[in-house]
Amino acid sequence: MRVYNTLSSKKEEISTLNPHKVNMYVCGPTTYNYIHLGNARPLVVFDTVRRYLAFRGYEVKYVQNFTDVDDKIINRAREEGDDPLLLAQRYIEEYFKDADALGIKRADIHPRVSQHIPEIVAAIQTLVEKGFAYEMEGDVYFRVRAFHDYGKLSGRSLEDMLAGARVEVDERKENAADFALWKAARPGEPAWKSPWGEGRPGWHIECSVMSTNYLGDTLDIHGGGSDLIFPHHENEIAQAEALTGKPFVKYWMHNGFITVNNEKMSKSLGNFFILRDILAQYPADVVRFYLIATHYRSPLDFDDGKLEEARKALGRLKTTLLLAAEFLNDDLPQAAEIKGKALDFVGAVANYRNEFIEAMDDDFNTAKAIASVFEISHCINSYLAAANRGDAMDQAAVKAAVAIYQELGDVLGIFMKQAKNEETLLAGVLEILVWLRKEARTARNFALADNIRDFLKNLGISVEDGEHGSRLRYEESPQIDELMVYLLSLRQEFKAHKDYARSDSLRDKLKEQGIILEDSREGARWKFADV
RNA sequence: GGGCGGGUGGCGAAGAGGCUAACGCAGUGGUCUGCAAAAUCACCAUUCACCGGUUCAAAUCCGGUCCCGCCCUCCA
Repeated sequence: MRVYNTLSSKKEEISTLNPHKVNMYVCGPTTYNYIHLGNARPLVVFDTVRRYLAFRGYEVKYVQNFTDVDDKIINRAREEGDDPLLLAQRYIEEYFKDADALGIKRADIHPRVSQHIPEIVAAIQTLVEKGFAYEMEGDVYFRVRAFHDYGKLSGRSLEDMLAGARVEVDERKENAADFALWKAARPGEPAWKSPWGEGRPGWHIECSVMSTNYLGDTLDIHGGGSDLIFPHHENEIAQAEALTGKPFVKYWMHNGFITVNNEKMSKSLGNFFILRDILAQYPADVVRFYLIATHYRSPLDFDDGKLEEARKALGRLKTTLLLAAEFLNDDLPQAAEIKGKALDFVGAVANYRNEFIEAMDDDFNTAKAIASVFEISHCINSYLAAANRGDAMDQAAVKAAVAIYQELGDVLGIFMKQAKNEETLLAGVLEILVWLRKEARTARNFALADNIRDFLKNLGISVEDGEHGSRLRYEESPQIDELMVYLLSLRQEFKAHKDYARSDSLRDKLKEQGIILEDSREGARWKFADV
């Protein structure tokens, strides 16, 4: 496996400290509001990296921090008249809602700055003792000049930085590039006791301390957005290596940015899209698909059309799952041996699986890996078109192929089950049944009307006909699948009697409710419109 | 100004010296179908920002030019 290492600016063969394990640290959010799509990219990217490493047999230890002590949190809290730590806590909870919805596996540890103050203070003290830091009126600064490798990650020298300095330099600092490790408390801010008086940690020190605290002096992989390379990650290296004297990180991974109209999506530009607003419109796996259809280091431009395209593309992949599920019949015996055409088919699928692995092994090339998934989708679709549902060998072959297909889709996290909106869909389907019954009664087709009522009664749903239409009463929610099976059997009846007007209007009604019908030889299958 | 990365069909996006320049979206034609959808088969870049160079061979390497993004300030 190879990974692009920002530190060396090239792809390197991955060789972890322990051959079977990977230690991974990813910079998490500063929790002062909801996360936006740009924040979601590293989440999905590194979640995919993690899944893939696990797929390749690594035991992954994953740590992601929360910055819950920070200027922006304090400012926000002040605006809202809230306590900074409580506000941060609230947005951590909101963060988890979003991340869970996106199918992001929780980190093994989610450390917070506020819970690691003693360790941070101790680290700063050591840095002062070693001559890497100095105190100044209650502030403590890192002495950049004392750390000779400073700039090795971002590829710039101290001179470069000073040449381009856009910030007003604090005259008290020994060097303009020195950065704060500890900030003296100002009134009304959260503060902790320290040898330099009351104060709070600077932004960079938390990551150095918490990552090494949980993962050891040297991490295998450290990830984050590419805007963190300088100064954040550069400073992390300086702090950690000054502390331990050992290399801090073996492989630095940085994801590219999401842009809107070719401008970085950011809070300061105001051109950001809140993740949960997007998730209200598009299923999570569509969002994941969109985010990994481009290589993680490339910039990714966002507009509505992109998600729409992702939805269509992913819908194609999921149709294969649907077609296969319809074909597979667990009641039939399976052939012990797969040979001939069936063997060629399974072989082709296995071959694309290898291509998938090759692509992912090469710096997590998800875009290329997805191409292999599409190839498998094609293989399965075409095989299905000619396969015989009663053939034991066909059954076995399709089952084997689908297992591979599902496995790869799961590694990418793009085959999520859609549990959401079940309630709405259910209500919609019931409404259609009521409508159908009303039509039948108007046409004096009482056989059909009664049939519908009896069916509903069997499910524990009573129909009450009143002046203004019919009402349904039920204690327990019926299974939407049962309703659909019944509805489709009615439609088959209509079609058998060449009553296309009615079968088509039924199809249209379902479409309005977000359920799409596709007729096939065996009957009709249904799927949700949003994927 | 300094550092980093990039410009590939109508659109998105892989490819990083030599196979027909993947894959997806959109589009066109055929099969299937009562219709639609889905699926399927076929077609859809002689050319990879531009100009030079290296090489038997360049989208891929080198030099130059023009554009674009990111970082140098909090940001994923």
